[in-house]
Amino acid sequence: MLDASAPDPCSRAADAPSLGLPCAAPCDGSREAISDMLQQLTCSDLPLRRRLLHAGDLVCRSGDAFGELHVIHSGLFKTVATTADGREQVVGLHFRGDWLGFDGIASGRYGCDAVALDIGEVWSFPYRALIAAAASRPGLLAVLHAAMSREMARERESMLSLCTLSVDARVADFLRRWVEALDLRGLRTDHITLCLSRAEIGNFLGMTLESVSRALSKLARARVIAFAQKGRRQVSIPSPQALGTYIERSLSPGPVTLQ
Amino acid sequence: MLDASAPDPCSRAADAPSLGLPCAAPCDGSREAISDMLQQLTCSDLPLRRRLLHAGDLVCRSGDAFGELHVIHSGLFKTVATTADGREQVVGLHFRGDWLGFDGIASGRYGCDAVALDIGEVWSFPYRALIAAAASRPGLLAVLHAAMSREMARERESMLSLCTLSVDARVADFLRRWVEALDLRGLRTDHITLCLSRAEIGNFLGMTLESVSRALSKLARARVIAFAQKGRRQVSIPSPQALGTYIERSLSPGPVTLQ
DNA sequence: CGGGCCGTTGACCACATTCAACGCGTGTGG
DNA sequence: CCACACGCGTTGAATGTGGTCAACGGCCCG
Repeated sequence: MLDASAPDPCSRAADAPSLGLPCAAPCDGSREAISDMLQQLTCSDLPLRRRLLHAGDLVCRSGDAFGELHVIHSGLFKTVATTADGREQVVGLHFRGDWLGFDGIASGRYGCDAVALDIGEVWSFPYRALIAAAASRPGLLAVLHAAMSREMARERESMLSLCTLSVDARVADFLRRWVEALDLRGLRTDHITLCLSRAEIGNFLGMTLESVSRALSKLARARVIAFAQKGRRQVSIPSPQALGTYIERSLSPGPVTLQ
Repeated sequence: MLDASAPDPCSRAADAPSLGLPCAAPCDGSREAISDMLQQLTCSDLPLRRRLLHAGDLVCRSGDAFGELHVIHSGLFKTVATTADGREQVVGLHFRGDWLGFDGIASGRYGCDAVALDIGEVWSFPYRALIAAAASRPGLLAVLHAAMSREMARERESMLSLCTLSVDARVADFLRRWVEALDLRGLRTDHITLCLSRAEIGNFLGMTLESVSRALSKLARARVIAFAQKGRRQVSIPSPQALGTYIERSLSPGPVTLQ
């Protein structure tokens, strides 16, 4: 973590031992890696646009001309895809350190809305400037690619959840992934503030809001989660791994889960 | 398409007008773009490993150390993710021009199996070599990023399908996307050779094999598709856009679809 | 010929959606 | 101040979509 020999944080990623795997510690998505990345982005000569956003504000809009990539500095964001026939779908949740806008690279237009779910800050960089800077700073490219790679892995996790789990397990898995995201960032994992409505969660998980509500109630009855006395969006998670065992139990048809 | 002024195909991407959008024609995924890309990759000094694969052969295995990215030169491939608790899930289908292995960049290990569904050829490149080459050849990076971007967009399409469509519509959408992939590559769109079993299709679409079978039968009854006289894996698609209207009709609760 | 794999179809059932009612907190206007 | 409406979450009962189980037919291969 500490790297006393490198007074200038900008040079860290470039200094990283460039052997073996192309992307080791500096882009594993951990808290330190994220801080490093953000550090690296500030003290560069990159044209940076900082924005403070409030719940409901858009980072970028589906269909708009692509030009910038956006990094989340703080806050929580959702990405929403819309089809020509009017279907709308929350396709991702994004935390500090995640990038938004990758889907615009190929087509030249952003593929979905990115919406703040809370107060948050994003930094936006012209894609062309990033690429240009990456030529002289290999660490930058590594960071970008790792972010894209992780995004793909997470989308696949969503697909797995959608395809193989029952509604109850899907909600549990949703919480598990959220906790995982918090853990990765060095945040508390015993408590989640759901800043989405039941309808949004249901949309994301491919189920109705009623099913989300019922699943959460069932999880609370099973003591896997607990609601704060006031506000049903404050969820405490006594044991993160209890979520995992709950999911596994719901897979096996074994001894019927009591109620 | 024709570019008489550039006798050396290797220089094309680098020559591409580097203004406006960073990635215009050369990475839109069209037949010409794919040919260009493959051309560009052959005549470079990149260490290239060509492989001919047969149905069932693995391009890369989940958990193996990441080192190479793979481009599909011909054939059809599926990617299969597996969880710790034993769930297995087809998470993507991949055609000529698609890349495999992006999910390994961040973690240093491939995230899923990539399996040939048919005879096919893949070219594998060391990731580090690609990155190194990209420094002197900006077109290469554009191609890579566009491929990643497209991959993400396609995964989101899958999620939309999974979350918002009924089983019948999901199967129709599956065929629609397949046809779209063929169309993009300049191939015939009036006929598909499903080289997956019903079970594999069902797994990919989050439903049982029986549901796939029923849905295909229903589509055939509705004259949206037709089976070849021999072999229920040969599907003819008289009108690709009929698939779209079928999907839309199944969305509106409107006039009940006659059986 | 027998066995295995694959695909189809039917009957039954369960899980999840739909529809509905209700409670709660909050903001607004009389 | 209370009344009221509104959004959000919860819960129950009815319905239906899709899963489960089973039987059957075609095909390939030993």
